[in-house]
Amino acid sequence: MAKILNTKNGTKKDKIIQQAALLFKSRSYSAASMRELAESLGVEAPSLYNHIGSKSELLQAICFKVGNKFTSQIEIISRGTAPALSKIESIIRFHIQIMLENFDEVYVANHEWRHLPEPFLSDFLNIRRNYEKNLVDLVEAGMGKNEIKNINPYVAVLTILSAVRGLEFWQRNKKNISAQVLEDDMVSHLLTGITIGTDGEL
Amino acid sequence: MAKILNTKNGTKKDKIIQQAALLFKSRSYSAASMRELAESLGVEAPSLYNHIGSKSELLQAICFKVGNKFTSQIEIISRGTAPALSKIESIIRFHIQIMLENFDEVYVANHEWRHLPEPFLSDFLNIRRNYEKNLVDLVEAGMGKNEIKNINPYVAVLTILSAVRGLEFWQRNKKNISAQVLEDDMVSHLLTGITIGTDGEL
DNA sequence: GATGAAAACTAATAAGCGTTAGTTTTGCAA
DNA sequence: TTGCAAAACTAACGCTTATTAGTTTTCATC
Repeated sequence: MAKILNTKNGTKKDKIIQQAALLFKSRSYSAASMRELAESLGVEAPSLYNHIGSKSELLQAICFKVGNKFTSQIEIISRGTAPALSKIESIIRFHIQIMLENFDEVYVANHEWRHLPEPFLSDFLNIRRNYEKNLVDLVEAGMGKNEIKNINPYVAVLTILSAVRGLEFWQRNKKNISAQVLEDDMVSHLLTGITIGTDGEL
Repeated sequence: MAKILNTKNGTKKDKIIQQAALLFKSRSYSAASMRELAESLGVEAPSLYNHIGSKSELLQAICFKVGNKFTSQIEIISRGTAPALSKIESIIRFHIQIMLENFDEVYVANHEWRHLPEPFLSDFLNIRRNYEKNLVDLVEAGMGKNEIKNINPYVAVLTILSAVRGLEFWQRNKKNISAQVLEDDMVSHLLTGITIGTDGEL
């Protein structure tokens, strides 16, 4: 009866994946059913299997699309010649922008990767570990050149990555805070703190 | 056959809730089954219902225990006479400590509250909103007394709460970073940033 | 209009779910 | 030792799940 629409750029499979990201975000991977997904696409559940292999495959597509996007960007930034602190600022801004542009997929990749079956789970964790390692290296480089305070670099990376991830909660306040204020103030907070007049010491 | 053990302080129901937090954390609320929970307690699934009302009740117990713990603490700190910045530091340290002590329950409350049925879902969100409001008020008080930089207070609170929440990921590195370094460096990062010698300006 | 593939449909499967009913076992108090 | 309540058990219910099989419809191309 109804037929899954071809969007201008993207196959029907892409449309299914995009809708799956929306559904997995709002209902969680395990609680979301293929029947719900089908209904939101105006189709019966078995029809989906003309385009995809399994529910799990949808999660894989979402997680690795996001993982590869971040990985390729940090490699570009790392190769540049800017000071380490500028590179870190670029990465924070990149995180914030991607979080706002591809919210559903980033949310699902962040929250539902645990449900990946092996060997995809291990692959995903390796991608993430590698990303964090690149960021730690950047922080350490900044310390070596006295651009960055001498704190544990893993803690700094954990703090930064967790903070940008928290943009998930910003959705609720979209009307109250503009994306630009959010980005600038969060970058300022993560780089220079919130304290006045202590020159980086407590 | 097997019987659920009474721990020294705590009923059998408490023991079930504690084990449920562990299970919901590792498998997610929806993917975790009552049969799994029972097995981890050395019991058949229907036996659980001699002690609890439903699966959902377990999630409620976990979420509200955590919510009330944070709420009562922020009320104590807010009523004090310390400078706003000190109060905020206390709250950050409290978050970190609770995160390390009651990891399973805090994790579940943070991740699985969406599966609460009404009216518990609304109650939980109200508790959380109220908590964030208290924290925003504290930040604004600090700005009024020129203790804190003039950035958007909601963004500052978002950044702080997200960062401490990220301690979930610290588990992996437990061996490499001590709890004290983690706490001190994260507090330092969130209050005074990571930049050297710019006196809080970029 | 006929052909053939792509993609929809209906029907059904086996497995797993939370939970209830009814029964037996356990273990403390008399 | 008996009695009674607490808490375990087995069996089963009704439902939902992802997925498959088999069939029909749709639609672009000849």
